[in-house]
Amino acid sequence: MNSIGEILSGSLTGKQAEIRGWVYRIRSSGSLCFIVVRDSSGIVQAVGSKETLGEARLKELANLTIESSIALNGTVKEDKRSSGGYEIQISDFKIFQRNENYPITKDKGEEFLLDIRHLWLRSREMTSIMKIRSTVFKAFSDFFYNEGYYQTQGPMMVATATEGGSTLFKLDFFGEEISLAQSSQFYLEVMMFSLEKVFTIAPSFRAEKSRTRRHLTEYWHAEAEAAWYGNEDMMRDEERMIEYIIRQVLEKNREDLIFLKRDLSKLENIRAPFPRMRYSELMKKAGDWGLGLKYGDDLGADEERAITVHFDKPVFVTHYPDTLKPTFYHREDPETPGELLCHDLLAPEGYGEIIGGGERIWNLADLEENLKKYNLNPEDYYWYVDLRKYGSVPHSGFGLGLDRVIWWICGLETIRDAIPFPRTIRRTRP
RNA sequence: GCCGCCGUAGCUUAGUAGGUAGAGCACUCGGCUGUUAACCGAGCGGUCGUCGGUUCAAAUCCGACCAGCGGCGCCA
Repeated sequence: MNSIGEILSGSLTGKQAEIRGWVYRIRSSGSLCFIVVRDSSGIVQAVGSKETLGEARLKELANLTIESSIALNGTVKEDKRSSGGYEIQISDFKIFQRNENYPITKDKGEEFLLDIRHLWLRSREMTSIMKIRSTVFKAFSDFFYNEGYYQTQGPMMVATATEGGSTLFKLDFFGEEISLAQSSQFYLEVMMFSLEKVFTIAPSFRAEKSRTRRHLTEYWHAEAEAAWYGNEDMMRDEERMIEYIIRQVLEKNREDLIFLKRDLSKLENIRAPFPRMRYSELMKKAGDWGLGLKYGDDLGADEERAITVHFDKPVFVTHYPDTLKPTFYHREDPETPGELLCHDLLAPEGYGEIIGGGERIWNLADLEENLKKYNLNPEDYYWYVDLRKYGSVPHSGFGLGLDRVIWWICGLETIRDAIPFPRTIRRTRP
């Protein structure tokens, strides 16, 4: 058995080959039948003739329909008339299943494709995206392994909220009300005390009723936490990680990016270091950039887009005022009180926020004060508070939306196409 | 949570002075010796999202509901 990729590489030219796959296109004309076959490695045209197969067998072949599953035997030839440059002269074939009526035709709407996502995933477009997704997941892990991080896992069923309570998915846990994880951050902070540098790739669940092309209800969250790291140290690992992921995709998925009509030059440009802008600095430039913003205003989606057009690579926005990040674990910058040692990373071309991170409060008194400030019950966070009681150390971390990275790298319209089975506010199937 | 948009055959859609729904693709049958999401001919396929109202008559006008898509907010 051979792969279509082998045929397209030229290594089987003139030889016998057997391929197994699915009918991508089929055309027939009396005594000839052209079948374009796909497998996971590519597509190739095969031709059957009455001369070699006989009338009955040719008719059987010509009678096949889109996405029927088959095995083909034949001689590989170079042929300019075939779109991929190669062609199989069919000498024998086996039909595994002939489809009566495949639902997807050349006319298809967005909603319909989401309803039959389980079949649409077979398309060349989705196949290319899923190959890139595979590379992105591996590259993220490889980068952190190479930097001396350990991979670990937190629970997905939790009793402690990381973000605000309003975005929690409630769950009945044998009578106790708990929820699905919004982040693995607190558990990474625990593991950090033994492993020092840790990362995880896990789903996060947010019950935000977001109706935008950049939100998923269930998304893949790549998070890391590192002991002895300040805000700037963390950003240095992050920018090199982003560069590494993009290099890997450019190297391994060039054909896929081209098929997706991605402008490769936009990705070739992405090299660390990335520019850093303090929030206060950004507010000074806001006037020049036509943003009607003053200190204390949050950056909305429109503002993010307006900022990223001034850069050809991702940009860090740091030192947000504490009023804009109402979470209890961010550490204040002692040099600029009221501003946090935190950062967001905004992807270019209008894709916007892909990372949120920063330095965590590691002093017990500061943490207890903040829990009070945000009306949180310290007992609910007893284990998180304990981390500040016993051998606490300075540390930083971040969370990256892997689906958002894939959305950006592939240059997609909507983040839904960056994940095989998107969960949005109104979609739970397939 | 706020705002906007859409729903006609399996799919993509046409269809208002309100008068019993038309096409392309898919599928089935036939034709074609080099096709590139081929072409030619025939056939199959619709309670016009649901419920109610106005009317002699509703895909079309009105109301409610259901389903989905998008923008903001929030975030990754």
